[in-house]
Amino acid sequence: MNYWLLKSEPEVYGIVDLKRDRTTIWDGVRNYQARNFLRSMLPGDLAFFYHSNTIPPGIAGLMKIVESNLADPTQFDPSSDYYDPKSPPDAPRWQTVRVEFVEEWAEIVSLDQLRDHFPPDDLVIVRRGNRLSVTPVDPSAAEKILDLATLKLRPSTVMPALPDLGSNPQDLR
DNA sequence: GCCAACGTTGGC
DNA sequence: GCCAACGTTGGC
Repeated sequence: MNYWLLKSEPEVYGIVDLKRDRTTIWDGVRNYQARNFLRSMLPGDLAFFYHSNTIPPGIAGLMKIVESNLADPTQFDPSSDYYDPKSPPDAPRWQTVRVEFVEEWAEIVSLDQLRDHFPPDDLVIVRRGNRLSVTPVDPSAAEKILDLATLKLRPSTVMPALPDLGSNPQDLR
């Protein structure tokens, strides 16, 4: 089982939309490196749903790959933004996967937070200049991200008890 | 809106 | 195959 990270702009299609739809085809990827990662996905793999071009950018939840090696239907649709007239119908150029909603996190695990926990070598998304919309996440990094999400889901279990500083805010100085 | 960091295109 | 020009992505 492998872990991945898939980017989308929530204004276009976000975790809320996937939650509503339960499942969707991850269409529109038109970058060969990203496509090659899509081609290597297998049913059962897990993918982090990353929200880009929003404040704050970060991971919003988790999804599962349920079908792989699908021809992206938008490449043959002349009315689609992703129409590719050069893609031969008998040898489609663009493959993708069907994903299924797993969970929406109570809070985004932000890009800032990811930078705090991972050096650039350990997580592609925090690398400077990274634009790939589909990237692999190695298992140890994935486990750590899931831990961060779990902390966010259950803050009461990890928040240390605060010392009683009194009710007057001026006492805090 | 800016702009760095790409990826793609096409003339040569 | 080179590379300048152009287009896109996405954080800030």
